[in-house]
Amino acid sequence: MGATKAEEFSVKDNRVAKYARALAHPARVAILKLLINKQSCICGDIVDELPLSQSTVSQHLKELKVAGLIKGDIEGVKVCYCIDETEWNIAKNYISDLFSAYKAVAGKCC
Amino acid sequence: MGATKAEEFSVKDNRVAKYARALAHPARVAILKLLINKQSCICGDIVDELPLSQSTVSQHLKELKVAGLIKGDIEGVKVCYCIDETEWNIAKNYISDLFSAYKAVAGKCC
DNA sequence: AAAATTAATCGTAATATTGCGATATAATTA
DNA sequence: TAATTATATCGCAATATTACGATTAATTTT
Repeated sequence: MGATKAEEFSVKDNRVAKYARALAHPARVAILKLLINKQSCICGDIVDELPLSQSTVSQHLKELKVAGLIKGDIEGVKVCYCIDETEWNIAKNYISDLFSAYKAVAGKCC
Repeated sequence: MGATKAEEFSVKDNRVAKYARALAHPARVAILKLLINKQSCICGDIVDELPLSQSTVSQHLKELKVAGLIKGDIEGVKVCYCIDETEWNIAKNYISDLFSAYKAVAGKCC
């Protein structure tokens, strides 16, 4: 018993879930927005912007990296994070495909 | 200590996270796709389509309902679930705003 | 080389999610 | 009214997530 029966679902559904999961915490949404607006790329600056400890932010960054949405570039002692353009677009397509699959129809059940 | 420091983040970021969270499990993605394609609206039919128990499916349906993405209509003993058009569009906009906020630029750090 | 800086990782606690069987609830049929 | 059918909810177990302080690792500065 317990968590995760993910293998039983399609690869596509799991992909959507994976990308959605990356966005499923406000801290990660905030981090992505910082990177998008280039307000800060350096890990330390991101930490300063968020109401979370360094270790927690580092963990969120790791999750975004594992999901593929961002990548990190070591610059001396510091690390510069950026949106991973390729995977970002893939995620965008996967999720927007789901959302645009629904078209309001006349003959609906409810 | 522990989970959730959500209040510290903006309402908008929390909204995105809320909708993303709803999509963050392949079972829920699969349920939404069933509803979109109108292959099944009745709870029991959804249960038959998924490799999960009735109680687990019921729980996923509840989460989608709490997030606002679907609504349930009681039809006698059965319950017909449907996409909630209004909230679906809101969610679509919130998430696609985030994705389209990123434009690939020349002068990037990495 | 020692000290300082930056970020990742480890260990741990608190909490949330996932999943199921059993039970409860409500409507329908016999 | 009793039996049946369809869903929701409860209680529990397994696992995952969130968060933090402490430690480690790597680089830079002194």
